Amino acid sequence: MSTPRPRRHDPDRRDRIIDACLDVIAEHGVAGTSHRRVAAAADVPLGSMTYHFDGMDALLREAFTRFADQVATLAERRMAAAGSLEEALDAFAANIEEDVFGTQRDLVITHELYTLAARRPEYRDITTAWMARTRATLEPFVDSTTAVLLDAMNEGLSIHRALHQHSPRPGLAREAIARLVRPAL
Amino acid sequence: MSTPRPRRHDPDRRDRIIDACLDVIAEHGVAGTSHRRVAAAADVPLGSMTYHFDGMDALLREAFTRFADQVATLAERRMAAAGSLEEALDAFAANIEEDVFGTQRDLVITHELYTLAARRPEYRDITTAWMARTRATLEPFVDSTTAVLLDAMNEGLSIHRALHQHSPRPGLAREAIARLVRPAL
Amino acid sequence: MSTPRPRRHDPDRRDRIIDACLDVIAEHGVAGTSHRRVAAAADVPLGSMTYHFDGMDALLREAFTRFADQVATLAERRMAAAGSLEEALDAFAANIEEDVFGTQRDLVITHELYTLAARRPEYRDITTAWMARTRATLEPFVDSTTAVLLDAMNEGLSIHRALHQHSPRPGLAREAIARLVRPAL
Amino acid sequence: MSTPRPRRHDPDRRDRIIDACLDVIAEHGVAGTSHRRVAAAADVPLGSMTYHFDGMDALLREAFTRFADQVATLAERRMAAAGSLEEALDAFAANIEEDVFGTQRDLVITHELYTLAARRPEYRDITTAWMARTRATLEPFVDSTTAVLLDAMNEGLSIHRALHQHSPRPGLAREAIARLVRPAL
DNA sequence: AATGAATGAGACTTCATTCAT
DNA sequence: AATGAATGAAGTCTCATTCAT
Repeated sequence: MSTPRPRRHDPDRRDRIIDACLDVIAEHGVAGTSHRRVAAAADVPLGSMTYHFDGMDALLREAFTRFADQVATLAERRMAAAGSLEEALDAFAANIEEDVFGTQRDLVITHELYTLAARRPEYRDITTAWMARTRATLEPFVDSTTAVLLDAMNEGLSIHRALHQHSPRPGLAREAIARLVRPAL
Repeated sequence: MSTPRPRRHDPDRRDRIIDACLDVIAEHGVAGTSHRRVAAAADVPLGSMTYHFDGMDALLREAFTRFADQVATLAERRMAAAGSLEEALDAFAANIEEDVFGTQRDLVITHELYTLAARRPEYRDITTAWMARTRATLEPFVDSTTAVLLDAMNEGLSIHRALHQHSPRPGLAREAIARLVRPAL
Repeated sequence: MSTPRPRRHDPDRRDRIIDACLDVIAEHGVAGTSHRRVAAAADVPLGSMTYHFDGMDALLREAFTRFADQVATLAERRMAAAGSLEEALDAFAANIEEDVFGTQRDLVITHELYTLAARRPEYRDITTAWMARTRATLEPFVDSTTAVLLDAMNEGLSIHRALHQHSPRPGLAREAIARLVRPAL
Repeated sequence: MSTPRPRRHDPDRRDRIIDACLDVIAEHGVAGTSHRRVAAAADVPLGSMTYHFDGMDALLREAFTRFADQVATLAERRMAAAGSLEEALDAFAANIEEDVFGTQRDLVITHELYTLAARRPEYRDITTAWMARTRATLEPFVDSTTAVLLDAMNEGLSIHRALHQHSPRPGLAREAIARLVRPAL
């Protein structure tokens, strides 16, 4: 009979599907993310998909929510270690250059989320919350306008990184931050 | 019976398809851009699509190329009118706040392009050329590092605009620009 | 209105499709064998086709494999009954004249297979295996060169039968066989 | 303006199309032979196709007719040089082994024709005439039954050649012919 | 006489979802 | 609770043919 898929009792299958969904998004874009592909990536029967999730949209929401949370958490940890303005700005620069968009995968997923949110307001709670957390990590150290500008620069530089062949010159992020944070005269 | 489509001889049909494609992208995203939808939007028979374009990809390329060119041209015109550093920076701020992402439509299309380019290198020539033109408008006035940072801020602020419910406070772009342009001491 | 197809649970649907495929090949040729036609012939929804088979090619392979197997099995049975050289050669002649290409349908399908295999090597395992089985039925009775020649004559006469208006004169196959089998001097 | 295809006045364009059609048949089979592909292969505008030929069928008929004529003519020339039975049989063997199916291209086209004729009687005049010419080359030397059998063996051996990986052992055709031609006792 | 443009039919395939088991 | 089978809609693309020029 050739072992007919013995699975059964597979907790964290739901989790696995969400992770697989992010992989598929990174590879094929939201456009190319189908139940079939995610099921294959998660090694889960197709019928499982609509059993666990109400539809593609529900799955996308969960996937992007998890992604944003993971990235934001990492950023928070980095920033939490900073004891001074100087250290905070260094940490923020490191975030830009290393963590957040360190991998092409994360960068692609981020853009897929932005694009989805740009067109469909119902996804904006995810991006809004994410950006709020990012700014919150800065607010112990700088005023609110500066925090907004630093976050904008964060986005801007990572777009450049995504869309250029050659990497930006090292230190660019730190330089941008230095200019944006006006020294008290 | 609804006139059985007598058309024939329809010059600039190709052009019309490209414009319709941008409309469809704005409304449904690249994900939702199908031959059918574009054909309907351009009021053209379905068979026309693959007659004029080698496939969806070729059409997307042409559409995004046209879009980027239009937006860049507009920016160039604005900047060309500037006679001093001050005027140039004002114009650049106006670009950010009014033109480029003045409409939700343009903003959505821009993000769709960025997302596509992030995942698929073969679209990056479009974004690279666009950014180069944007930077070139600045370079009569500021050094090259500053130009890069201003362009990054341009992107960053427009992302924020795209992804937030409430508009940013007026003057934010101008403030950001002022901080990034180092005054000659 | 016409009952909206309540089907569901239709085991051996896969089998039915394969049989229908052979019918379609016989009527329209491989050239004219489309998912649509086979689906209609098997009374199965179009979507069923690519659900059960990876594509037209996979379906053709299965269909031709089944066909070759059926024909070869029939030939083997006939030959197995032979107890002497004489009986074996009579049986082989009967094969040529009656069974194998007895019907126009089988003959057409055979040629479609040959043609496909001539152009595309990946189908040659089917024809090679079929011919090997045919020769194997002869080898208890004649040497290997003679077996090859008898098989070739088998093919040659059936081509003639396929491509001529008038049937060949009866007994021609038996005569050919007699000449090819060298009497031990 | 980039030379807008200066053609005009292109005699033997019709001829060129027919030859191109045979090339396309060899590569893609009758199934894959479309106006478009033939037009491309002949470097002729698409509109030219239905201008010169009444449809695919008319073109196929002309192409196969030309092909059969060429092959038959070659065989006739070879046989015409024979002065004795021995020489004639040698020439016939050479035909089988070298000319007729010397190239995979010719072999494939031949099978495409046979298959078409097997299913559609209106093509059988081509095959019937071809075979008649082949037999006619033999009839100065052997009786009519023998001529039929030799021709059948011709077909049979070439099928084997088409459908096997390894070439048949050299001399097989000559051996087959020797057996079929009964020595006058 | 010749052809580029046009188009509706139909090819294969992928899909989200439903449902009997 | 879980899933393999099923299916109609819609996707992209190719095609033979028509027709205005």
